[in-house]
Amino acid sequence: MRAATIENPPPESRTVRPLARPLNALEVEIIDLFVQFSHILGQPKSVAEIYGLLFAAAHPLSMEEMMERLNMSKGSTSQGLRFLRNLGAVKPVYVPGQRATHFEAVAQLRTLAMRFLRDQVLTRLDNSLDRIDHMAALVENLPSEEREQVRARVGMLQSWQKKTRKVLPVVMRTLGA
Amino acid sequence: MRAATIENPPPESRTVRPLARPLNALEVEIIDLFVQFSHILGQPKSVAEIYGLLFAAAHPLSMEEMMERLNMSKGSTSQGLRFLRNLGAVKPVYVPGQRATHFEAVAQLRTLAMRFLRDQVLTRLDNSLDRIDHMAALVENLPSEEREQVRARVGMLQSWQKKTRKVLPVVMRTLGA
DNA sequence: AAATATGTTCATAATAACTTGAACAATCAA
DNA sequence: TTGATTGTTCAAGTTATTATGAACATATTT
Repeated sequence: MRAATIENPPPESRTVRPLARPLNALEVEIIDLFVQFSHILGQPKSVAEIYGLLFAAAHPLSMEEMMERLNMSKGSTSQGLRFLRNLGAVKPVYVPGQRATHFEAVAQLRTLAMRFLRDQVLTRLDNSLDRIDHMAALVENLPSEEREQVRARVGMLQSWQKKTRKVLPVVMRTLGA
Repeated sequence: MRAATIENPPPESRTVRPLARPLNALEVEIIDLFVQFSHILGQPKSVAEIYGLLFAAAHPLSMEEMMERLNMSKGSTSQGLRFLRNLGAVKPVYVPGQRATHFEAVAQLRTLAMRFLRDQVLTRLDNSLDRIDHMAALVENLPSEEREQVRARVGMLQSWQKKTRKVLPVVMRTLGA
């Protein structure tokens, strides 16, 4: 190998975008942990990768840096960032002299849990009270030999609904301490 | 149309399995509610359909009845029942004079939530403590200008871990009342 | 034993979810 | 204004998950 190759790189290499620093061992660990969480929470891996990278970062990152370091497409990165921004898990930060918006992780468990539950759980549950009331009405049409049994079951749904409503505040209190 | 067709059905129709009673309006409502839950919990629709049908039923049902009434394949029904049995959401019931095992829903919110969290959440989280400890060690290898920032983040993960551990008992207490 | 009924397993098919990349805006710099 | 940069959207491709049905095993009845 000639020294010139190192001291005078060929012209075309000057135009090539500088390679992003590969992930270090700690970044890999942290990202991997969030990816594990993402499975439990039913979220796409790409979202977890972005959040993990920002969580492990000492400085805000631009979308392009994330794309390169995670080896992720523009589309996924953009959509993942939107999701995280809407959730409040990530916030835009102005970095002087840099045109692109940079982002940093918002690491507040209580807030994240709250918004996640609201967006992903409660919104899909909001009509269930009406639905259960409707069921209670339908029970009356049943043949008499089934009616009592099923009425009891619908009653359980109502009780489940009440108990579940009590859970959220308690969880928030526990996480917020 | 000749009356004979009605009064004397052709021989082959005698061997056809009697059509299962179609789902009534209330059953459809209840099943649909559980299917909605299944999305939130990340479980297959077939599992929710089976549980919903049993929840709405005044009597235990055999696997074959479920297949017919839900119009579901044998494989899905068998696997869905196994999942529900392992979860404790369904229990086998002996019905005199009937060869096939029948099942009924176990409608205890506290128990169901407990086992679901244990099987689907806690088992996937059990190594996270060790992983975070490992991260704390890796932090020391970082360049000094990043070290403090990232150390703080790893510290947050440890704190999240502790808070999350406190949540489960509190949830159980709230649901069990 | 033979025929029937019950239930499990698993390769394949069908479906749903995620990711990609190219086309398109919008913004900024020269 | 032109060219470069930044960012969004969405159709199409890829991957992961679920459902199906046939083959098999086991138990029950005749």
